[in-house]
Amino acid sequence: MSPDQLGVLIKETQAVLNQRMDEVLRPLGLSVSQYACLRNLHEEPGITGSELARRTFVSRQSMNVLVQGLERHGLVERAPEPGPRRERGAMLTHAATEILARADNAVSDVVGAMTEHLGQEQRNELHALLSACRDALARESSR
Amino acid sequence: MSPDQLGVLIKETQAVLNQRMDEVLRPLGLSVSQYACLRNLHEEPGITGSELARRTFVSRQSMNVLVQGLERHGLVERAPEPGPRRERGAMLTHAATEILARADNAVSDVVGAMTEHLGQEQRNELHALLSACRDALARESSR
DNA sequence: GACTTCATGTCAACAGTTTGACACACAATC
DNA sequence: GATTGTGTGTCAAACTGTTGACATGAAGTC
Repeated sequence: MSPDQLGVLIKETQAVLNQRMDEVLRPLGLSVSQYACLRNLHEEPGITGSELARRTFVSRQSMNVLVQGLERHGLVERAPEPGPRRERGAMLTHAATEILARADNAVSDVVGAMTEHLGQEQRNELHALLSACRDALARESSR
Repeated sequence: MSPDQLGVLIKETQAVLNQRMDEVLRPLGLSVSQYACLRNLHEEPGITGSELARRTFVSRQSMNVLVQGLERHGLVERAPEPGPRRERGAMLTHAATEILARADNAVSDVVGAMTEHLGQEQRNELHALLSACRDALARESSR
């Protein structure tokens, strides 16, 4: 098997996964990007917009409009006055944590269906292999 | 390990892979989307724009402007008169096959670096696991 | 203290993509 | 043969995301 096929395979898997997630998140009024944003803010509250952008692989400009949208919908609140480095940390509102809980369930269903036919051992193996690929690619960038 | 982590891991890996591919393809004057387009046209010449769109997970409208761009750059040629179902098959020009050969080398380097530290057995394993995930998700869509 | 450097937030212009709509062309069905 | 259904190509509007630029605040350096 040519290793090049792994590239398109990763893209295909991610594309289909994204489609499924969009299908289950749309009824909740969330896009996949918005869900990723809420998820990161829940794991680490008070995080800055730029940091959020890095974690979700988008520019900080587009993350800014994304957070503004969530703010308009009353899902996040940002510190009114800037902090140390002019940064304005964002926090989830109570409404957001409720929606996020339902979104998490929906996403778990999708990912669960994806790994349905895999044993625990195989899931660990997949996790290890993908991590190795990601890290190898990340190392490649700095040299 | 929670299976949910596999979702973000797939996204992370695909994102970094996309970045690396963009870095090596940009000097050749190709975007990742354009490369994918040429690659598919090389494997199956005369393919239609809509089919191309399905294989690269974009709408047929955006694939249309993409192919138009490649046509302007003299990389693809489309049948002047529509075929059976109003379809206009596209073919690669000689210049395209030359650029594609160099692009393939560049991409092989990236994917090669990604799987550098993996044995042949592990690559096969990764391929099998990812295929299973993709197919499970694809099955999920139709029910 | 003045200077450079770096990170954040934000504005504006731009490119790429999607959604919705329409016009065809062919196949299938009645 | 008329009708319905499906697939293709294409136009226009809307959305999402990127790039470039600027102002600001904080830290380091001379």
